[in-house]
Amino acid sequence: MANPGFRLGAKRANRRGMSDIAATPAVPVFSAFAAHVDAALDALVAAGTLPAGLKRAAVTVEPPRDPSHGDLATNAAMVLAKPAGTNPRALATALVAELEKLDAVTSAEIAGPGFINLRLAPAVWLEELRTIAAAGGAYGRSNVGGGTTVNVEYVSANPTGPMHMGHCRGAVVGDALASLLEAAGHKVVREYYVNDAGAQVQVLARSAHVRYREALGEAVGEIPEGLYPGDYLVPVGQALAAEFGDRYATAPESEWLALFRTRAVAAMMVMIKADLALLGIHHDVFSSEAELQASGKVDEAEAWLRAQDLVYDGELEAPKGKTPEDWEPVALPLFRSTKFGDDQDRPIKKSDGTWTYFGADLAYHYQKAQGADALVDIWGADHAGTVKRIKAAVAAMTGNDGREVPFEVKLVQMVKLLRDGEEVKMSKRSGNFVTLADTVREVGKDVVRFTMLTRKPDAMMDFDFAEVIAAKKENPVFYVQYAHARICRNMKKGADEGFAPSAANLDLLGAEELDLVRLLAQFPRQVEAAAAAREPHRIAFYLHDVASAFHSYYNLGNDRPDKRFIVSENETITAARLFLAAQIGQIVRNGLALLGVAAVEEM
RNA sequence: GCACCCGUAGCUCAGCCGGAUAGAGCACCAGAUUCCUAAUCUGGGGGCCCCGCGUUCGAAUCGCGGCGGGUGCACCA
Repeated sequence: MANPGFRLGAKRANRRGMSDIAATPAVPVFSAFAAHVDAALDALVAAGTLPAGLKRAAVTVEPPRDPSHGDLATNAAMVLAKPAGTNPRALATALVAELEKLDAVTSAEIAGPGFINLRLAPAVWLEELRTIAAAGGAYGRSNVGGGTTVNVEYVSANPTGPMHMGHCRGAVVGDALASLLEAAGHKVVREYYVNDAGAQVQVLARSAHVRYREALGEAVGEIPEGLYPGDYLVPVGQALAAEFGDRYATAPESEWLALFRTRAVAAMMVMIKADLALLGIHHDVFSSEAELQASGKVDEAEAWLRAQDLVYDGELEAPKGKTPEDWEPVALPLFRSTKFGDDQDRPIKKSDGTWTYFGADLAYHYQKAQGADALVDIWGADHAGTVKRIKAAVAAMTGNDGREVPFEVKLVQMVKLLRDGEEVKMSKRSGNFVTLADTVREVGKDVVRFTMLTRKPDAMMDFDFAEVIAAKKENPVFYVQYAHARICRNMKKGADEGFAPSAANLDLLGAEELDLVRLLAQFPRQVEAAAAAREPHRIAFYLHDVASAFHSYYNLGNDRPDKRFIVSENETITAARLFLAAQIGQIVRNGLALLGVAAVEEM
């Protein structure tokens, strides 16, 4: 049996990519030069200077760290010298001769251990500026993703209460990553897995029942230990009372539990969606764990895995390292995750016969794999311990039909909340937690989102309210937004004085302006690299660099009026500068859009 | 005990599929505003990239072993 028998009939994604869509007229300069270096190497092969068939994966074409080295640098000679049986310098000399043939190259020099530094004609950069203008909001988008579908599952918070700050980072990172993947030419499904089937939502139903009786006038007193005490269930109880009267006030649990659970979960999801909307987050698909189970898909998964001898009835091992006092071996259906590198086999059912979270999750991931070419899950680092088993499950269940579905789990590390330097401890049980909604209201959506994206996901983060609010001026989000606002202000002022941006005389732009263009031209490769690494924070750092370069340039005008964007007595230079300003604004706007942060026009 | 993540300037962090002299913000010091919004800019000091060994033309980056911090470790999700 080649395939699991429970496929869902989701259509296989179109893998043809976007080749039938007209190519963008101009290729961003960096990818164009990667192609040029490639062609130059081909020429050396044709001339017999270089053996054929060498792998070029390690060859890079990128801007050197030190701008004084030139516009572009390639390590091709160093990387290929050894496999070619020659030395870097000889190879570099030959390569330089090839590259110098290009009109766009004004100089090609060998430097250091064998780098080749290229300087490009100003016209190349000015052309890139026109490319930005022509592409507008599409500049930076590419089709490296080839139109393949990536399913990004993020947030997936339990539907037992409002979103709190423990969910925030994963929500923002997941959302920004989804946007980034879209920009890189993937179709993206933004998905939320609703855990509406386990013990937690039964607790929710019981908690709602207490509030229901309270709404009917009963004095319920303290919410019993083990139930959710939060006030947010009060309106749920009222709605239940309004809908059902006192029909279930004294009825046995079996009569109302499932019903109340359904109602309460629905109410929680309304609340959660509203919370997410405050952050600008909207999912495409909400998958219900309860529906998945009811559909029989999980049973089918188990049956298939048993047929492969990947699920067996076995005895649960004691956890490694520390054996609990009351440890008792239990016979359970176990998935052979050890076969895929996990520490021990994992139960897919509990002793009462219901599915474990993992048991259902395994079938859920198979379901997702049916509708996507790749899967990405964004999880909090507190779930790191379960990564191996789910990766094992996906490895076991996909690829049997020859169609590999890459699956990555991106962990976002914990966020420590601080208020005036004191750590804010959150406890679900006591109902004491910092909600997402309150935080967004307090510090603003843009600050929350940008702040969550100013660290790589692997690093822990402190979120200090005092710092975020009081130190407004230092917050990088304002720095970037201010750059955009300044540009808008300038464009408007220019228009008021009768100037219009124009590409007609871009050759009037000087060295300082070209430096800015070089930085802008990096945007497409930044987007590609960030998408490939699944690291949206890189865009935030890049935007900070762009803003910084812009502010520096802007301030040149303090001492040198001839360097201002608007030079009243010189219409042609003003038109060219405003054209530049407009493209800087475009890049900032495009970048902020990926992060879901507003590009404000005034501050 | 085991697994995963982190360790870079006084503080908070970028850089890490090997590349040229290791960067930014904050803080500190000295400056810039009759002038496009100073929510900005310019300059300065500040570093055994946790330690050791290895891989190689080259290591903050890769491998191994330590040390320190975080997170998790039965039928919770």
